[in-house]
Amino acid sequence: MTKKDTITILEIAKMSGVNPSTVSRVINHPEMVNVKTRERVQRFINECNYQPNPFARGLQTKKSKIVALVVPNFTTLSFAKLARGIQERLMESDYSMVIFSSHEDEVLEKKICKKISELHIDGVIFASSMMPNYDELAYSVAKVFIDRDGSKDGIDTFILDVETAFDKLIKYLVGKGHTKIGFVVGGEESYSGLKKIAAFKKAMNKYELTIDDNKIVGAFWSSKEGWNATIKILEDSELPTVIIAGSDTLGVGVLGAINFKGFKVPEEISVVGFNNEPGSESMNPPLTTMEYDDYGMGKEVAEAIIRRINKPETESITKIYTMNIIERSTVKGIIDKENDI
Amino acid sequence: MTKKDTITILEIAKMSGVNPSTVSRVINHPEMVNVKTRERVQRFINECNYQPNPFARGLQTKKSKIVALVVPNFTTLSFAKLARGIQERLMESDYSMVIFSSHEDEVLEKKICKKISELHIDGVIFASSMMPNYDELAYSVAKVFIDRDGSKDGIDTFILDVETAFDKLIKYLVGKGHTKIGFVVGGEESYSGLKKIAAFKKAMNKYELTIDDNKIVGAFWSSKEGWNATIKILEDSELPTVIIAGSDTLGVGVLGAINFKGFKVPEEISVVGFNNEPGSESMNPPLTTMEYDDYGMGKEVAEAIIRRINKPETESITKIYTMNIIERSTVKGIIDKENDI
DNA sequence: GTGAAAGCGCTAACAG
DNA sequence: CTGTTAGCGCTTTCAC
Repeated sequence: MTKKDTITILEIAKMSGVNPSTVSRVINHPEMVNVKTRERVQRFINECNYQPNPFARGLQTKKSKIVALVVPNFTTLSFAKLARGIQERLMESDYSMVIFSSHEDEVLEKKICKKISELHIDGVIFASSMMPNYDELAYSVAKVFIDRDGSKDGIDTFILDVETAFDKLIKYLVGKGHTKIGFVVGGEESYSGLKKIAAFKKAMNKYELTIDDNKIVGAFWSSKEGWNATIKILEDSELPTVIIAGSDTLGVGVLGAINFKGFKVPEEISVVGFNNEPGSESMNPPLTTMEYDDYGMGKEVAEAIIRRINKPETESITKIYTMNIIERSTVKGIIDKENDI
Repeated sequence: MTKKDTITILEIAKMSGVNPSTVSRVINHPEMVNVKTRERVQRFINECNYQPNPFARGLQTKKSKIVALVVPNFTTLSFAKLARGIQERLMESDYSMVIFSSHEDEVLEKKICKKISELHIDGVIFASSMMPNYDELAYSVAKVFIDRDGSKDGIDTFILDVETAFDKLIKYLVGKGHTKIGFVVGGEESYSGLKKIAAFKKAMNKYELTIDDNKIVGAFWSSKEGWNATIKILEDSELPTVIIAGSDTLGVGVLGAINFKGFKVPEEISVVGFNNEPGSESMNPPLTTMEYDDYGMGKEVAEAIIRRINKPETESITKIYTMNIIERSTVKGIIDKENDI
């Protein structure tokens, strides 16, 4: 509430009896200035709560100290902890994080990319589940991809090891006696959906399970779509003994639809989610899911974007995160009737 | 990907054979310039895909054309459609929206407010469920409150008519034969939680129901807290016939906990949520909830902040939104045994 | 180690 | 209706 609306570097300079350039130095290159003057100037800066005007500064430095996080929507909880990790790390280095949601709309995503360029944002973190669409981005913007491979374009990428995740998961389910496995996941429009389908199939083959294409149905990441997809699976001639949801958000609808159709989870049909999103531990029933260190990933992603902003020419890195099963209450072993006799 | 990184107003001016100020005019005050020159200049602007440098512009105008939305966290879905409405309306007027999450952390919220001032953001929309905490905000920033009353401070406010909402809801439940009503809601730290508790009690009194304080339990807006609060209610000596959740996110945990304790929804215990958040239609079972026009509210909130940015001295407005019951599958009538004979 | 001066790209008086 | 001019507040050579 302090009425310091328009205190400039000039005023600080006058107060301290130095030239504006000296004030600028104590802010940006403190090591260049004499300890005594530095401290005096700093005191005035603190007292007046002086903050450099970002416009003037940006005009000069061409940097905004802002990084953008682009997510597909605000209704997918998987980004919550990730975003928190990013924001915390960014703040440490005095960057601001802004979030844009593309609302799963290509046109909007384009507009956002354009805005990001116009705004002279220093870096962009793409956590979009959509196909890439960043032509409108000035190429000088630092970029980092989450859950999408940009390594061939020299872009730092952070991805989940879904192959191993599905290997673990299918192995786990097989161990529980499951063989008829349904899969509800983002469809063709979605890079990460496609990747998961491939990983799913690979694991199914490895464990010699038959892949039933009727049991793999697309759902564009909302709970409602998860519901609809599940209904389709349940209306097929043969019922799965377990349904995997590509995300916990999807899992909400899977759980709901199974119940709606009169089946019990996990007694009749088991369910597994993905991402360990907030709330999945409290679902009806608590959802067994695949988790990873989303918060930690956030920190590292932020680290990466800062590095790239400052050293654009560094060789790009790729970091892979493993996923682990969190057992809760939606998977039950199947009693093998053959052995029951 | 166009390599237009540094095209300035000067270059456009030269191309068009006019003075930079004329170019500036066609951008900012087109009506002031001759149709012919305007069109010629505009053509060059389009061709070169020229965008004014926001730093230079901001330095001059003291406006960033950015408005911030501050939410308590990224894990509450109630803001999803609201945010979308805001973003859409804002874009129409060429504003960018940035989102900050306070992560329900006071210190962080303070930092965010400070950043917002430093960044010279034009307007801030507070959709925070926390107690107000915006001392760090330069007072010249335009502000709008959602779900919190700022009218006494001359701040535009958009609030939900929870009084009428609870009146409707309790009446509805009473009509279904419910009298023992539990309530899970954000506690003392939360302005909107307090407001809901007051409205709840008022309605309970009106319909001559006894308020049992053991059945009103605080939960800080996460599903998990909703779960814990519900467990408390269910372990009380007397069971409620219905539990109201202050938000659908809380409702997830309410549903989960009731099931966990071995009760059936809605046969044994009914549940009602609040806000009609994305996914609540697909829960297990689909959650009966109180909805309002969140998307429409978003549009109007954006409208308001734009108005206030441009005319800071306008008298402040207060807009109240009504809530309505969406009947789904979590409320069941009670068979009154007295009349059953 | 510090001051002087130029200029980042734009907008807004002020003339004409 | 359009050009000229003077900054907005800061950083950064370049001298000293």
